Amino acid sequence: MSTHADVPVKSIARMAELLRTLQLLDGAGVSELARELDVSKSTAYNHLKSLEEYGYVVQEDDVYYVGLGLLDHGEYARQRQPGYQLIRQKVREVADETGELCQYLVEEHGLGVFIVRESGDHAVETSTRIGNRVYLNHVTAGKALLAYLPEDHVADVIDQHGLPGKTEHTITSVESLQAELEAIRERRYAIDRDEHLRGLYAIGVPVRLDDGQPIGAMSVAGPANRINHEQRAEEIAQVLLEKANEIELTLKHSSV
Amino acid sequence: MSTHADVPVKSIARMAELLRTLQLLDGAGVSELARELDVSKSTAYNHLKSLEEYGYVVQEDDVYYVGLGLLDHGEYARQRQPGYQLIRQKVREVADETGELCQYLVEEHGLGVFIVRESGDHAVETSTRIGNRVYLNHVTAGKALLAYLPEDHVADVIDQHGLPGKTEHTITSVESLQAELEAIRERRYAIDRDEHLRGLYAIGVPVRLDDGQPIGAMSVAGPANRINHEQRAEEIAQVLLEKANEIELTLKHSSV
DNA sequence: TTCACCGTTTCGCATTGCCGAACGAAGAAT
DNA sequence: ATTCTTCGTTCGGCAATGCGAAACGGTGAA
Repeated sequence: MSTHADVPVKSIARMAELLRTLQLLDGAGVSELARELDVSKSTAYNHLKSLEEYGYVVQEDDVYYVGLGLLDHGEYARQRQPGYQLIRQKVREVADETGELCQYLVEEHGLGVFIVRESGDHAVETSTRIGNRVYLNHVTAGKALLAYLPEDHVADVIDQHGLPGKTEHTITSVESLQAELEAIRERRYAIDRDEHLRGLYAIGVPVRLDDGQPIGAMSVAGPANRINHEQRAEEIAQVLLEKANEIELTLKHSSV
Repeated sequence: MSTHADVPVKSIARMAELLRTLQLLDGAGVSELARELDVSKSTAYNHLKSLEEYGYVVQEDDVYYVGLGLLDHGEYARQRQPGYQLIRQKVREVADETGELCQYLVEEHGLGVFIVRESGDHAVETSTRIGNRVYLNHVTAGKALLAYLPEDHVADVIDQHGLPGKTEHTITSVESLQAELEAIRERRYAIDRDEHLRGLYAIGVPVRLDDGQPIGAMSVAGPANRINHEQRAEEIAQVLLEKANEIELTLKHSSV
């Protein structure tokens, strides 16, 4: 999330920064980009032209944008996730049955990445998008995942990224996280109110392999005023637990 | 599609080749990758470690894979396409109504890229995946697109990529392409049998803006034995034309 | 007409990323 | 048990590479 430069091949760092900035600016010209990245115009120009060759960026009227060339790699990475097709289907079912937004998140590099996202009939719009990286302690699915990860793995995640705050409700201390995770394990699902975003209510469950190791987490998010009573939350949790269980059983019996 | 190296920043070329190869091999170790790319082990190692920092690759037990870091950029590029959300919805509707596979394709760099793909109840499985780049003359949607592109644009595409063959039915000469495109314009949709893949029948229609310029094309594919009579093909074509028209009208009235 | 800013090109210099060699570890073959 | 191979990793020297600065033509605003 920050600017790293201590990697062996600095051109890759520059390129990654360039893509990130180009996406952030939602398109930019050579000069604007050079200014933003604090490099010379010719450098930015050369990079852009090289990236263009591979479809990583596209040029439209002197403005460059992130291109579709990366979509192929991204989709490949997504489909590589265990149980992807099945999970996609189940997330769709949850979205249909609850009418809310359902997402599936996996961990990579100690961060959460949403790889599936399906909207129900009256689903809320959130700022998250497929591929977005989030801190695991910021989202409900992330906590559902953490709750079932081995202790040392959780410690690794905290070492790498800490427990950054987001809203006043975000858990930022190790002790309260431990307590929260314990509560999730007891309840068998994670539940959040306002933690990720004000007025948003979310419920998350892990998806685990035979050996108990979680491979991801599925969550439903909706407006707090719609999921405001115990019973509705419990209903949704049951749907999630059921679908997660179906995924787990299918994964157990097929090697996919 | 081939190995280019005459770009200003060669590290980007190397990196792109690396990602492509890593994806092709479906994961590889340092040595294997170095051998494949014909570079030294240390070079491959340095690149992998740098790419790992940005989540572009991930390491699992001494094997590296393309990572989810690229998914974010890919999704961004996808959503940037005009009318994306609407098109996604309409493609879903076509898949539901026909029961077949429906896809949406856009052009980038003179190649086609499938950016939406939805399966109906009894849809065929094809080798294409979201993000895959295809030659426009290889797929039905590509020809539907070409048929409505300005002449000079079509000429550009042919200049860049030629008209590579794929099966014995693939159109590879400029004259027959011209005739085909003319036929598509008259018929108002493109239709293919066995051209992309044996036993596959496909129908494609363009999606055009006010000014007539196509922004993409939508296609339905199914087994030839199911779409074997005139009437069924015509039915599907009508669904496609209707949905495409709905997209066009909505795009006209909203600036999205 | 002037000025400012754009994308593009060229060029010389210092950085950078390359290769080859060597290391310890792990597994297979003997 | 031990040799041999192959793995990932580390290091250092050298040449290629990618960098910034400056200049060019074009375009639009002042």
